[in-house]
Amino acid sequence: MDYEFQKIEKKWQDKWAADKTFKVGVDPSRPKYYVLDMFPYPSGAGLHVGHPLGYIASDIFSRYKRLKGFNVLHPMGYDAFGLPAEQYAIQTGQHPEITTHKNVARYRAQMDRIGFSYDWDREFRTSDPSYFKWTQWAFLKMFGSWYDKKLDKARPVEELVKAFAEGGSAAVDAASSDAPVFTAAEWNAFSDKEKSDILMHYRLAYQGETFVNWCPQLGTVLANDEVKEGYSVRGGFPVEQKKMTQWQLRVSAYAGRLLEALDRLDWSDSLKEMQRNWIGRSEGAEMVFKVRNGSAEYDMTIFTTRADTVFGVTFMVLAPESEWVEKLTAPEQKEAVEAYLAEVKKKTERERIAGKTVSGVFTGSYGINPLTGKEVPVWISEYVLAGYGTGAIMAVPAHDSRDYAFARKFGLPVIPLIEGADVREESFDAKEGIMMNSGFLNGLTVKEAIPAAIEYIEAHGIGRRKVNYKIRDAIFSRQRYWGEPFPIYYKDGIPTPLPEEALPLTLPEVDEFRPTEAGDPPLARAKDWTYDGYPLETSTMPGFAGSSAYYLRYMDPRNDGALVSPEADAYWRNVDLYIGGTEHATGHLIYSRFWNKVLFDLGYVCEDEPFLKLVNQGMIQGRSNFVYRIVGTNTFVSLGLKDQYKTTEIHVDISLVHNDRLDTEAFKAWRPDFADAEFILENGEYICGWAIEKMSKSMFNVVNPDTVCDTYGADTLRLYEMFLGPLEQSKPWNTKGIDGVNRFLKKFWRLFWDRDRFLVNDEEPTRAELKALHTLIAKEQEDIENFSFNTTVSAFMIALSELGECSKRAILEPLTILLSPFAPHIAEELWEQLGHTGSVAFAAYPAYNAAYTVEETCTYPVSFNGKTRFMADLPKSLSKEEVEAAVRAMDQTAKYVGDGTIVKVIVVPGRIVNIVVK
RNA sequence: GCGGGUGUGUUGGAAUUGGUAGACAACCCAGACUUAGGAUCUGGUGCCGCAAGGCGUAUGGGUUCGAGUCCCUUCACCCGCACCA
Repeated sequence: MDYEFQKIEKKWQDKWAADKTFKVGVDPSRPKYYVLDMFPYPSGAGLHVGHPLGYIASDIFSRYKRLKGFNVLHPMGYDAFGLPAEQYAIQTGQHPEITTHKNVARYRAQMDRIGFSYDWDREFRTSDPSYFKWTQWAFLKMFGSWYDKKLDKARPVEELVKAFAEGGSAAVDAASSDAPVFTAAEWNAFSDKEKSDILMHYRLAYQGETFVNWCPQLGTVLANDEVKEGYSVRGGFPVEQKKMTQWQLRVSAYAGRLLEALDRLDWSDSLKEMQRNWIGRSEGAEMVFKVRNGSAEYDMTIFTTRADTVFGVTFMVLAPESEWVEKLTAPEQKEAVEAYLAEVKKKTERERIAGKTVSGVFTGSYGINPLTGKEVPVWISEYVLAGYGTGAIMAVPAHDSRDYAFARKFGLPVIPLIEGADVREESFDAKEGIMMNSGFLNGLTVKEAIPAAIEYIEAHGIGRRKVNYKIRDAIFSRQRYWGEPFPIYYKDGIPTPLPEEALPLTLPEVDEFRPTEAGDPPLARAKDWTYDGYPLETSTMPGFAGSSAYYLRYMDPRNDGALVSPEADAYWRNVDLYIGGTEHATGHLIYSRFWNKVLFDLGYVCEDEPFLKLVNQGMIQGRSNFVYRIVGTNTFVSLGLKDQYKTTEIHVDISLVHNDRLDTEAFKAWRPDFADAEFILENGEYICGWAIEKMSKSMFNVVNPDTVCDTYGADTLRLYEMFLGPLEQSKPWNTKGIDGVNRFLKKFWRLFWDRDRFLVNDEEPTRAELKALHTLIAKEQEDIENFSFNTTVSAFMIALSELGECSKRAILEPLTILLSPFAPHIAEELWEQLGHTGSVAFAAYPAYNAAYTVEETCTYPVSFNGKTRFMADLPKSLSKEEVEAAVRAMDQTAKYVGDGTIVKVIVVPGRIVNIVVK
């Protein structure tokens, strides 16, 4: 019998599906293990070979854990709401639901061919009403909660209302955004609308006015992580800053907990570091400066991490968007300020980032240094950001490079505060040195001066210690159609939550998917978009809403009465292993952690962190090919000759190219405009250029896993993707090495079959064969636990070559089990042929027996006259005396005879003995 | 600018974590079996050298009996953040 992978793979995939082999349930008699992939957004392009990389790794791990006796939850689904389907809908009029449906079917078919051990009964889409019911439910929970800083957790808004009624705003210490101050009596006298407005400053999901990333082309606002360098991540359209009222999530309330819990997670350092930077904790002080505009005087608070430098303040700066600008603009400067603000507003975000030019304008007002009493001018400049700190700073040009650049440009004084710091050419930003010109701080080091200054400020009522975070609240509304509708309606202008019974609130039909002429979101086109006679919210939730708690839903996906039942939650708890790309570091992975913590605080889930271990698989890049067209002609010149002409580089489909040689006839047939192409060849061939690039349709370098499954089979694809290199590394796809793993599988098959003869016998294995087997068992366990799948595949190949043509059942049976996580189809087939009826997926993992692998002898490095030589085959664990004796014996026969005196014998822990002979 | 990471044959990548560098593959070469082979099997394959031997893990130094591995210098590349006071 030959290894007919197509037949075998089809057979077992059908069987797994029919038998629901990988269906799991709560089973307290067995330990659980939860392995999750970042579920895909089903795009129109289908899967390429890069997508399954992480899925294969997680599948191997799941199957390995199953063999180890764990009850493994391994689900899959689709992140189905999102922009591309909607953009497509706007262009074609096709409902995004239909597009999504089609794409999902394609994804599923592609995944099914690779033989994943998902429990498909748990599959869902985030666009299913039965799923997004719980997204909306979670939103209502956040809407109905506030963050109590005293208890450091979220609590129901009812408790907040009660506290206000009894003690006014002073009764709570809450995370809030510019909440007004009021007494209990005032609270009780407020109208419903006023109360609602005030509560908005406290709710975890709230409506608030803020600067947002507005993308005109997409017609929607975007979250910070959806914007890169002033352009939208989806689509690459310019994004501008605009002040708008939007739904937001109070992620900032959780900044401290999100940061602190990172230490307990088994994530890569780089990913944790990215989250740390994003959260951006910085310790410093808030300080009050008196500011004067003519006769009007105010207290203005600023934030600084360098309280030690107050004596060097020579001016102050406001962000252009700061509310202080209006108050502090003196009449004589009004015109100049307005001109400046207009100029700033005109610039796009892109220009602000790229330009980094120093600009600013004087307000005409002055601030008073609280320590020196000196007056300093207040300026406005775009280098101060409205969203961070208080939007106003004290400037210390001597010790801050940005302040320095500003001072030099506008001729403001620079006062050095650190002994020996030369500030003639540049500022001295380092936090080191001895203080001077600084009153009571003189003589202290900077490190001592910072806390000393803060202490002084606090003691004198000028300011207080303060921790600031960069992380902003997440903008949660999108002016889009294809997302979860908000379960909110406007009762007499008051945003009111729908009752839970009204969920899910499903999307209405609309005649078109673009905004209305009035600029309202597409939902405003719906005929009767009301609840109880009142208008419903017309924006929808962003892409990350649906992915924020999907891992919880997988635990209990068909439950209609709860996001997840307490039993299922208590059993599955959280994700033990999460595999996915780094691109979600500051988006999904922050939002999910936030979302989970809210649900944890409110008592709906039992763990406060969702993902214990996280592995980032690297990207698989494509290898693109190019042809070179001579400008203005339809003549193409081969790579080696292209420098003699003026050419443009054109991507060519890699299926028309073999070993960088172009099939010119196929090229002509590829596209009508190339039909009459002519070629300038070298040595009779057209050689293409190449580059490693992102795999994408537009670069014609996409490799479809289906093609690989057709030619080599899913098992080869799985093994090969792992063999390609370390999981976490990015690497280009090339099929050069794929024959190697394919050969391995064929050889493996031939241990069982010679033509039509089944070779497996019951002979006793030799010691060498047992050694090969047990070495592999040890190696595979170690490597899989360390996610070093590439070396495991190598270990299989080594074992195979050591086993020769061994066809003994006692060896092949465990070998089949060991192989099953990597190449499950062939393993199932051979397992059946070995006479087993159950699936190999649930066989017991072979026990490792050290007796077969531990070396009786080992090699000792011995150093003679500065040269290290190795003495082979000495017994293990020698005593010092025995080693000395052995060395003396060696010394007489070896060529490098010293004077024979042993000066030092070092026995390193383990088995390395280090000997120095003089 | 700040932060994180990487650098090993022609190529993908190994190296018991300080112990015979280049495992396992790909490529290439030679051979065997074949009508044939893009099938299968065997052998070779870091560089220089006929050889003995020497040289080799981006660069230069250091620690050590011993360094791909640890420390410092320089260079190159990749990723993330980017006026966060």
